[in-house]
Amino acid sequence: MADGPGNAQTSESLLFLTDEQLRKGIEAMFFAYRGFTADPDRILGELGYGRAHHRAVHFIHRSPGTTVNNLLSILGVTKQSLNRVLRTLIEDGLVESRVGRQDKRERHLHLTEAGTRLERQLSDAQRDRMRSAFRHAGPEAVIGFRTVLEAMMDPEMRHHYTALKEGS
Amino acid sequence: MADGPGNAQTSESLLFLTDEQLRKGIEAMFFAYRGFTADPDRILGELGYGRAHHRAVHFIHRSPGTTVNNLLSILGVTKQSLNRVLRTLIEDGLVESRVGRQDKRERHLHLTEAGTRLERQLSDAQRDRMRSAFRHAGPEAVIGFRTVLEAMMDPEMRHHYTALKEGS
DNA sequence: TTGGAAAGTCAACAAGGCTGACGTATTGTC
DNA sequence: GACAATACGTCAGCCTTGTTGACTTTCCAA
Repeated sequence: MADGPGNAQTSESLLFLTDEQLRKGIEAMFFAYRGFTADPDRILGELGYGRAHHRAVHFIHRSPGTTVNNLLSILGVTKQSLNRVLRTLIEDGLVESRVGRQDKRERHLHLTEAGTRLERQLSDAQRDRMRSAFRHAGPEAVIGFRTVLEAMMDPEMRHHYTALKEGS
Repeated sequence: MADGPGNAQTSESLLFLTDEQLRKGIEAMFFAYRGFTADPDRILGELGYGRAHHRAVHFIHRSPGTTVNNLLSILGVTKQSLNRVLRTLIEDGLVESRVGRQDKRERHLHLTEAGTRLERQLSDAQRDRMRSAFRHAGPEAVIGFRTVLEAMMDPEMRHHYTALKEGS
C-alpha cells in the first residue's frame, strides 16, 4: 500500500491521509484521552470531586486572580454549571473568591493553600504520565504532538491555549 | 528528578520535560479534545443522541459482529450504561443484534444501513477536522502525534488500539 | 437615573456514568 | 444430570455535570 518511499509530495500525502490513517488518529485521541484523565480521576474520586473540579482548579492555578467570566469562556460551560463546582470548592476552602477592586462586580479567583496542594497532587499525577509519554516518544514526537493538537483546536480555544504561550 | 544539567542525554530531556512544557501538553490535550468532539457533538445533538452513541456506533462499525462484552471492554463502561445506549440504537433501527451461532449467549452487533449512514456522517465530520489538522501539521508531526498518544494510553487500551493496527 | 453587564441563585431536567440485585438463556464442567 | 459460570438484559436508585429559564443583587457607565 503506497509504502514505497517513492516520489515527492503526493506520495507523502498518501502516506497519512487515508481514511484508515484518520481512523487511527481518531481512536488514538479516544484511547489516549482516557489515559490522560485516568490518574487524576482516581484521586478526585477518593475526594468526592469530579473532572469539572479539576479543570477549575487547573485554570485558576494557571491564571491566579482570573475572573469567573474568563473561566467560563475557557471552560466553555454555563455559569450555573461552573458555579456549582466553584461553590463546593469555595465551601471546602480550596478556592478563594475575592471581590474585584476596580470592578467590584467581578470575582477574582485564587487557590488557597489547600487548593494549591490539591492542584499539585492532581497535576503531578497527570504530568507523570505525560512526562513518561514524552520521554518515551522523544522530542521530535512531542513537537509533532503539539502541532497536530493545536491544529485540531477551535480558533477560540487555540487563543486560550496560545495566550500564555510565552512559556513555550 | 535528575535535573542536573549533566551529560548529553539529560540535556536533551531538559528541552521538553520542564513543568511548563508538560502543562502545555496537558492543556493541548484538553483544548484539542474539545475540538475533536465538537463537530460530531453538533450532529448528535440534532438527532437526540450523545457521545456515548457515537462511540458505540464507531466501534461497531470498526468491528462488525463484535459482541457486547468486547464492546464493554473497549469502551470501559458498565453493561448497564452501554445497554441504555445500545437499546435506543436498536430501537431506532441503527444497530442490529444477532444471536451468536456457535455461542447463543452472545449477541453480535452490526450496523444497519441507517446506522452506517449515521456513522459515515459522524466520522466524515470528525475526519474532516483531523485531515485538516494532519495536512496542516505535516507527516512528521502526525507520526509524533500518534507516538505520544500511544505512549499515553493505559496498556489495556493500547491493546485495543493496536489490535487492528495491520491497517496502519 | 437608568440601562445593562457581571455575578449569583433557584428550579427543573437530561445524558451518561455508577452500584446492586435479579432473571434468563446457554455453555462448560464435575 | 446437576451445577457453576458466562453473556446478556433489566429494574431501581444514585451521582456528576451539563443544559435552559427566570429572577435578584450589585455595580458601572452613559
